[in-house]
Amino acid sequence: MVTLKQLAEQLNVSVSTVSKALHNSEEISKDTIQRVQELAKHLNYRPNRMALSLKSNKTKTLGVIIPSILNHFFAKALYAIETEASKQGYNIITCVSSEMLSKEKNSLQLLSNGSVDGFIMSLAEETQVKNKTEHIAVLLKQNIPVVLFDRVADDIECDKVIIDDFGAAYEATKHLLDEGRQYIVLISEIEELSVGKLRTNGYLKALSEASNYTEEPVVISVTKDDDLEAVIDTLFAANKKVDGILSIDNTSGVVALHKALKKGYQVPENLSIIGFSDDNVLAFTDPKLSTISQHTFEIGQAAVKLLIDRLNKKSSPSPIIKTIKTKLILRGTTK
Amino acid sequence: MVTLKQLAEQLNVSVSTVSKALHNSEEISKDTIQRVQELAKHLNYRPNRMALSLKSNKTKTLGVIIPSILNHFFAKALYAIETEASKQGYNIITCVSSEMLSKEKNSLQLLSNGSVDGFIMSLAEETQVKNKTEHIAVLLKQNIPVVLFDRVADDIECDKVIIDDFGAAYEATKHLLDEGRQYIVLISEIEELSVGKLRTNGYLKALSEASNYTEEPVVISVTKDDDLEAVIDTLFAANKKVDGILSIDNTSGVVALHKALKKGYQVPENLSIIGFSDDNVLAFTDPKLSTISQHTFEIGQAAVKLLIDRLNKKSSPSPIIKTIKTKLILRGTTK
DNA sequence: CTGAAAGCGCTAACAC
DNA sequence: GTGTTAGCGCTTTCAG
Repeated sequence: MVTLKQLAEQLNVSVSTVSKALHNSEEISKDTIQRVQELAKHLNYRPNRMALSLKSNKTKTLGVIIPSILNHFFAKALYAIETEASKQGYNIITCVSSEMLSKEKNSLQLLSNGSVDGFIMSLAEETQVKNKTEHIAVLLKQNIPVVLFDRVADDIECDKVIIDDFGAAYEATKHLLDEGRQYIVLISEIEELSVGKLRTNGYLKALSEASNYTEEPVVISVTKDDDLEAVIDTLFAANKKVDGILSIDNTSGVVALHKALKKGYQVPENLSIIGFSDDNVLAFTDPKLSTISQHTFEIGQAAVKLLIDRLNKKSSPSPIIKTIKTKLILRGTTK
Repeated sequence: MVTLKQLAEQLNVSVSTVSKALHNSEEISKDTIQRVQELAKHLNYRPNRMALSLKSNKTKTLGVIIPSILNHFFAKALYAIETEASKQGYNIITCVSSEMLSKEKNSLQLLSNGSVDGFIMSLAEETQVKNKTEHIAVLLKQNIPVVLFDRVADDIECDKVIIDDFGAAYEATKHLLDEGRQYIVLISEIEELSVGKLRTNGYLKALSEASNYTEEPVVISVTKDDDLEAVIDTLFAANKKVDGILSIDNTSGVVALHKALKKGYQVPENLSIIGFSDDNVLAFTDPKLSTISQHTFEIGQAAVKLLIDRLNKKSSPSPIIKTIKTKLILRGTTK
């Protein structure tokens, strides 16, 4: 890499002159500025990022820690984060926790040595289940800002981006009730997560408020050890009368739809299905799955904005919680 | 952040003593080493990454530039890259080119200022179509190593990780022929890409070698402007006799399957379908889609290994081209 | 208008 | 066994 020193030597001026000239300083003569800038351009000079960071104590880099990339929600969030960060002149260093607390801790530890200016993260499942958040509190105590999104922890005082999980599930369930459904089942692969519990509560609330709904709520929680397809087969076998399905994760809705069609259910005539996800490749179903859209791009974008505002001290001192609106998108699997 | 200087002051020793003590130098007394290390631990001292990088001229960070994250292939490759890099003590800075040459150039430009030690990338579609590779040649000339994967350019002399695209499509087509299929159609959303062309050639070769195959090859190229579903509708309408479909991208196979089932085709009895992709969420079809697996994880992993070997000067001077084996996985949509 | 010098945090050759 | 010094590449104050 070309350095200031090399430019200075070639031009027979001092390093500081070169530096100033490159910044179009008033102190430097037009002539010198031009000579310096020409040579710099010619040699493709680029200021060394590490030197700048060391001097300024800023890296212009954000650490992003997500539980998984293969999950479409996080992939899209990551895309949004990268896009917005890049727009604002920041790079992102991405780490994947694979839903493990240890990896999450480790990544945080490794990056909190001046590698990044702050963090954007969504908690690993294990972190949420065990409710361990000390590793994040430590960062905040060191004044390293953190923005949590989607999978947040209540007892951490930092900026957060969430959706109204409770309200979204409530609204979707309401819709199924309004269709006149009498046997509405909830399927969840994420009961362990904060967002899963909130969504389930929204479903339960809506049912409890429905005066002419007689069935008991049915919550089918699918764990990692379960075979989703088998569980859904059982569901249809055990609940012949099911006429509404609310899937609160982003894959089980599609599987339920396939299974239902295979079993001869008329969708949406005799069975409505609503999934929970941003529009994605899974939308390649026929009929198209109705879903609650999370506006994932906005979530990622908002997280970056909050973090950068925080870095620039533009935020109020108290934590900001930003709620991104969801939208019930009725496609082909609802009436 | 705690610095060496602060430790030194608290212990009334010099900065270099502290530095040496932390590295367990022979020169330093056991006693001092212990005192230093205890305080360091107590204050959670972490050596400043920027300072280390500036000194060593190494960042322990890899730049990763991919065309998209929403494409499952690249998401999985990114996952593999992150996993392997992390295992080897490297971070990754990820940039998304969104299939645009300008963004690809820009990311390279922005990161080649000492931010990363080398690059792993897969070319943007625009880059491949226009066959512009000067921006990569520039890096190599500066001795910044680059590893290309999947979407490579022949005229760039660097390490590469590819699959045998031609052979994979050839083998899949052979399989359809062996099933006795007489009207095999190829669907491609990626005809503009190097890998797409290679796969198509594999299909054409297999057909041309089949002595008792009488139909002309049918290559259906779907561009971004086309509506995939409409194209497939047309396909079935125009080619009633179709009894084999080879999809060489990673989504059209699923759509074709859905459409075929909807139209009443018996799959796999009267129609076989083979997709091209790693196993993924799209496998949630019924029957399950048979695919050519690309072993995406291995691809990402190999790319990291090549790059790190190159950085450690462990590679031979000449470029290494690593070909990852594919595997035809027969599931439910083939006999 | 230009240059010298200090310092960001760290390492390492070289004193003492 | 410990300390001094120089230097990685850069910015910035202060001298000239």
